Amino acid sequence: MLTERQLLILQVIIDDFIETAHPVGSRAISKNGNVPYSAATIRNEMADLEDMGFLEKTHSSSGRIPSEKGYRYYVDHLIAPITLKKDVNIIKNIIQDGFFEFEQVVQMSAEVLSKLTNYTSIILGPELYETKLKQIQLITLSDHTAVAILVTNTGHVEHRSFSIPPDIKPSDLEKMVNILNERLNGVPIVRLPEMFRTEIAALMKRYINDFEKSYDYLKAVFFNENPVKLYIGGKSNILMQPEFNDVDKIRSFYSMMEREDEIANLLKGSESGIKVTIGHENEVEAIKDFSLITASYHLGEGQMGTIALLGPTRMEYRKVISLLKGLSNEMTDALYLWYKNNE
Amino acid sequence: MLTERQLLILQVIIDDFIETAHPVGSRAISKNGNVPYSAATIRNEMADLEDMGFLEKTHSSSGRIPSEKGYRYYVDHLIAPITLKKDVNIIKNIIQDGFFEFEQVVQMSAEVLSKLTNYTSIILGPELYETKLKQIQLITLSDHTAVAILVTNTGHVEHRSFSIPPDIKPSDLEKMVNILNERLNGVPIVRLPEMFRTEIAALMKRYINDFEKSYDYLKAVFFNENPVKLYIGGKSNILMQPEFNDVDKIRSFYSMMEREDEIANLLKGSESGIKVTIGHENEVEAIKDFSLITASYHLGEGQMGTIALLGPTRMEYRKVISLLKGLSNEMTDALYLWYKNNE
DNA sequence: CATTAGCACTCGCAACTGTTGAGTGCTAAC
DNA sequence: GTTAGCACTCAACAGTTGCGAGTGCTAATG
Repeated sequence: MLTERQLLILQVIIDDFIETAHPVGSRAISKNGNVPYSAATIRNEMADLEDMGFLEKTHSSSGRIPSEKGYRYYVDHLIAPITLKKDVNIIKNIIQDGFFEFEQVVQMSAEVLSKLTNYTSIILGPELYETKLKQIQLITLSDHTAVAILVTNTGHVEHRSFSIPPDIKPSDLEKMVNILNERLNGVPIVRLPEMFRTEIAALMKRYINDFEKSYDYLKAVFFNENPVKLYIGGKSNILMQPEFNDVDKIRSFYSMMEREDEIANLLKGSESGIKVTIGHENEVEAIKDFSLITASYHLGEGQMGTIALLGPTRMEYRKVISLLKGLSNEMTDALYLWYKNNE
Repeated sequence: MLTERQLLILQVIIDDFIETAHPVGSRAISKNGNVPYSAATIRNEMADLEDMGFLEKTHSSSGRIPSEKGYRYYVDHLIAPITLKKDVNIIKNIIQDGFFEFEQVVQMSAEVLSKLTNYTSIILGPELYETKLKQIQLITLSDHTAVAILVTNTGHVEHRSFSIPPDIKPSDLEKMVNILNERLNGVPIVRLPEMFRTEIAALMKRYINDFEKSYDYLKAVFFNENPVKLYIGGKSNILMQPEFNDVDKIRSFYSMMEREDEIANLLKGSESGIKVTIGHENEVEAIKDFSLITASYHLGEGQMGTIALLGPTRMEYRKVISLLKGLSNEMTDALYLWYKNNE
């Protein structure tokens, strides 16, 4: 168990290191003002803290830096939550504007978030459990090209252009779209592929000649697996961090950022609430030098998406956690309103 | 005027330097096989080439590297065009698939281009002179939210959700959309704002009560200035180039990449055909260490867009120029087909 | 007289050295 | 229990040196 004094010293060291990125020496702590002990006393405590694994040295006579265990303790016990009314309000205003569709809001939030923190923000995007199909439109551009448009109740629009196969009659196309609209209105997006395979296939078989020919085609046009949407903001913020003065590190960071699927997996598992993953606690090799803080937003019980910030282990945990808490609440509220309005 | 031998030596030096990024010494050239002279002779020629400004030394006893003037001469006189059938075909297949809309094709081309070259590709998306409005759709999501969708004859879909102002009646909204569709079908996108201000305003005034209230609102929803679309591929490729082993250079590169408007300007001016801009020939300060190669694609006489590759001045000009030529032809052809089909 | 061999010279680079200063651990005194 | 003092450690930085790649010049050569 740590003594009061040890807690104080640990806190001062971590705060200082987070700010300056330089190892913290006993003299500096003693002069800090909040610690009324001499450098020698502090040295003894620091040695103890190091024995317990909360601190590390970069070399035998350097100042101390926090270990991952140190950060973990700091995050779990030493962070007094602060309110960031101003910062949260910036995002609140974007969300509540009501003028944008939800995806734009998410995108903008990601950007603001990264600007406010100087880290890289990642937002996984509302998942579609509660999103329902509103309407399907088919607009023909010419005799043999058309664009299909899907609109959901959240205002999300998906579209795809395609060539009309020569063996499909325009009247058949129209019929199909009518069937789709009649049957699929209000169906959750996630259930569409299944519905399409069973019910729609049966109906089309009945009403449309030669339906097999167009079935596969139609399926590809309307119900392509829609991948999870990932919004990343401030990729280049990482360059401003002094620990990334190494070109190789930068390279590996960017090459990881390009594997979006892996990042999505990273965030997907995260349960409800705020979760802080520090350094090697991350399972993905590429971000073992980073900390990842995730928060999820909801609609009712179901989880909708995840907001995350990726930065060096030397992260402003206090600020980031407060900010993410605020943002996740705002997004949860906004979602609630959206669906209430669009029911 | 340069002698045959000087040309040969200049070419060998530039080719070698482009490949290895190391200064080229006289001995290496002599051993190259294509230059049947001793190192001493070559040294004399190199000194002359340096006096003429085609070569530079990095320090008093280093090998030579090409100067910008050297690259310029190389590009203008020494590049024998090569055919890159294989590479161009990769892109050709994407373009001709016909399954994708034009913007997707452009996006994919940008990515392939950067993969093939290991430089950063920038495509300034098709300008809209020839793009015409096909249809406007308004889909209401609930009593007070709706999404507006614009479709063009190229299959481009633009959409925007908005809250319906309480003082607009649903029937009025429908009327407006009808008017818009009737009057604006086939009108080039670029002329929309103007048409809207004059003709449409007048019509709406006649048929819709209280039209002023909704006019501004509608205008914002349908005819926001649509910014030039810029597709950038392989931003992180630049990290692979050995000349970018300096964190500051990387920082300045990425911070430039974020000013998309500036990049757009850079490409916009470029006239028809291939244009190579080497180092300080670039007017933008931030890319004075880079070379930019642009090619435009057309529809008939009008220029539609620009494809560009940005890389170090030590660029594989031969390959890049051939590739861009091929791609610009493909895109011009594809555009021609598109519009012919969609007329 | 163009070409080449030879040689002194230059300079970046890497390895090594000495110095400095921040910081530690330990001990003895308060 | 706390602190002052002191010897010790080590990264960082600035010189120093030797090496090697490369040059420019000169004199010899076919």
